[in-house]
Amino acid sequence: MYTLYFQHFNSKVRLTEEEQELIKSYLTLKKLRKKQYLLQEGDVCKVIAFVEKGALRAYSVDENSNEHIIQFGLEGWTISDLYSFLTGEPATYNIDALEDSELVLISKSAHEELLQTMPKYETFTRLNITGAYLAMQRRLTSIISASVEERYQDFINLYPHIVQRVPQHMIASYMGLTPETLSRIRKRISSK
Amino acid sequence: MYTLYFQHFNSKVRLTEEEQELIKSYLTLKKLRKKQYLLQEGDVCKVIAFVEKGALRAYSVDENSNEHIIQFGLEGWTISDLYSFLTGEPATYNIDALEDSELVLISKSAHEELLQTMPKYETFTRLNITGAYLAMQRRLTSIISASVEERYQDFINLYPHIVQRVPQHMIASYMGLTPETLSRIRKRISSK
DNA sequence: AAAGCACATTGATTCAAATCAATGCTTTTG
DNA sequence: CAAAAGCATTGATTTGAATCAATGTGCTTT
Repeated sequence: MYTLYFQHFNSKVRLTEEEQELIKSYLTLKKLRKKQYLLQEGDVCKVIAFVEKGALRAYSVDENSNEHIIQFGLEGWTISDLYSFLTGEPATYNIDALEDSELVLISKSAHEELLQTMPKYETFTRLNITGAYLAMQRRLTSIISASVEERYQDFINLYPHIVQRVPQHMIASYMGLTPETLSRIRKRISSK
Repeated sequence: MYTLYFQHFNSKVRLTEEEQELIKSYLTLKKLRKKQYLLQEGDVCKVIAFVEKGALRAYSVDENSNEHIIQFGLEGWTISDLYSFLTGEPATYNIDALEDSELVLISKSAHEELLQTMPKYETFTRLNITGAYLAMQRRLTSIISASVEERYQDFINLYPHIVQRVPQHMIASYMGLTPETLSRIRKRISSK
């Protein structure tokens, strides 16, 4: 419990035992069965979730009820509807579990209190959001400038573990493609 | 000089006069003529730039020498190749001025020192990157899930001032479209 | 003022991905 | 275990954006 969370924390900002215990007192654990929701569109997002074990996805649903995957969250990743969390507006994303999962949750009040009282937590938060920003920028750049085939190659190089664990049609959705198109791209690639 | 910068800073984290002077001692000013580069691909990005006046763009160039605009930076925005700035790797983006511009620059060493010595600067940085993350997530979501026409509508609603000041083919580039396509989309929209 | 560019528009054609549809395979689940 | 559901693949067709090409217009720039 909390192992991976503090492993990540310490790799970015070194904590003493006492600091670790203090932070732990602000966190809660949650298990999610496959297909269970962590968040549904329209609800306010109350937590930021760190994935200790398992896999989740955040996705939006458009007017034609097509799902568009915004983000995957595997072990070591953080997942949330940050906009809703920060503003208190209703969430525009759904988040659910692709596998049975274990999460470390932090509530808004806990998050704010830690930010204000513990400089190391603010540093951790800053580094986390910076990493997320850079990852998203890479994704955006590749969408705008690369061919679909290159983008898939980039994806499997960057996230080989996701390719293993997540159904292909969800990767298609993450890439903004139909499952048929992704299947044909894989065929093209493998015939080389 | 620095007016807009500190206006922004104070709107996020309130500073005393003395703190303001202290920070000012870490900043430098730079003027850029239209078409001048702030950063060229391959160089290491040495600064984060805050736009006091004018307009810039960050863009990448692909193997067919097509330009892809990653970001615009108008008054009040921050622009940089953050990945290069943080890692010291060569930049993958170019940044240049679309108009004569005035920038407030912070170097890496200044940035790091302020982060370590001044909690308010870290908070400011965290809030800035969080805002940038949310803006980019909105853009990404719209690319993945909305039609090109909706995306353009969203863009002009969100950034009407950019539409005024930036040539249309650059907006097309920012949206990942050809200028011809954007022209036709505008025609379709206006004929309603 | 004239020449040369940069830019937006429009038309014709090509091309890549979406859509529609069907099949076989695997995994759930009743 | 059998039925059903979920998933990947393949084929045929449609659709929307890219490409190629030409024109007009307003700015620079010399």
